[in-house]
Amino acid sequence: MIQPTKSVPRPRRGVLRDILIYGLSGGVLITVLKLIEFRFVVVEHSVEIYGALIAALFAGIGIWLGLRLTRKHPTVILKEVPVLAVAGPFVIDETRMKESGLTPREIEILGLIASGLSNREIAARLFVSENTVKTHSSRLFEKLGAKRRTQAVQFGKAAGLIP
Amino acid sequence: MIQPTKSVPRPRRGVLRDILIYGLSGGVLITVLKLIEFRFVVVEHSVEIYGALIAALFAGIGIWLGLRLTRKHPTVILKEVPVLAVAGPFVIDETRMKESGLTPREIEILGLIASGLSNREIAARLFVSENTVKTHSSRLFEKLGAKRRTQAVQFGKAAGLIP
DNA sequence: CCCAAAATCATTCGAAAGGGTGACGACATC
DNA sequence: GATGTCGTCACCCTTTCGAATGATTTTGGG
Repeated sequence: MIQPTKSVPRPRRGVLRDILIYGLSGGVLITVLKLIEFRFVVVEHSVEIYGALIAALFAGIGIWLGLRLTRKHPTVILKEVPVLAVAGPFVIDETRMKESGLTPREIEILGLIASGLSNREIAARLFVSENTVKTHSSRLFEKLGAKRRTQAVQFGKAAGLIP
Repeated sequence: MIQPTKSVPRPRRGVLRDILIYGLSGGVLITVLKLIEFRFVVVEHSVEIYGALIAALFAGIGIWLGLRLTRKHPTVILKEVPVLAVAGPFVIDETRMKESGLTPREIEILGLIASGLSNREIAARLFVSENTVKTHSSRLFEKLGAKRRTQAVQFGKAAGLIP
């Protein structure tokens, strides 16, 4: 649900002015370059060359300016209220479990991974060897299509497998 | 700057590399434009015109790119008001942010970690080096008292720092 | 303009994670 | 009995993390 955020008009500081100045300076630069080229050497291919130069220069300036502009107005102030009241009991749905293709043990380990435990700690808690934990985690990663445990956690949450 | 960098000649800031790539693409674009112009119409003054065009285009692209690179900043701050809300927009509370002692960048990285990205992927996404990501993550782990990234994610969620 | 905070990057090294493979026993099913 | 699944464990190997440290550069505020 999209909150009816009272979007306060963003205090855009002289962004427009900046852009304007930017554009103008661009024109001036072009002109200058043109002149220079004109009274210096007139090579057939120079067009490409100085075109590329302009492009490169503007590339740099553009990026820099972009960075600057965004960095200027770091934080926008909005008023909203998200109070999470979704403290449901962590009950696993059997259907989800089946759909995911994960075994109970794997889900259990996924939960422990999500709670921030290392493989070693999980092994200690479940009274099994670390290798076993690794095997389970590998398999559940494969089933979830995750490459990392953090990813597995995300997928698991998305699938409703873990609170 | 006496760094005897081994592998990469100039592994400076990723941004520079981007600018470089950007510039090169500019050159290509120029050439293309030149060709097009060549087979279309050959006007004397077209040089300035399409130069200005290029400049404008790159200005736009540059700004856009810059904005894109640091899109992080559109972070929003909100106030506490009891209303039941589900998964609204990922908005960060400034008070929480301050209490946590994490910098915006650190929170950003925490979010990316939570979304299951590896350090390398985060580095690529933020256009910084992997080392930088590691530094940030180390610091945020320290601040959160986490020993692992999964733990940091858990703490971050608990603290309301990440969605 | 100066300064502190923040962001950036490198280097090294040990620990943890993850992939791959093979194996074994318990259990259920066909 | 054959088959299949699950849980368990081991070994090897590569990749990734994370800690510790030092350094430089932006940047924002006074």
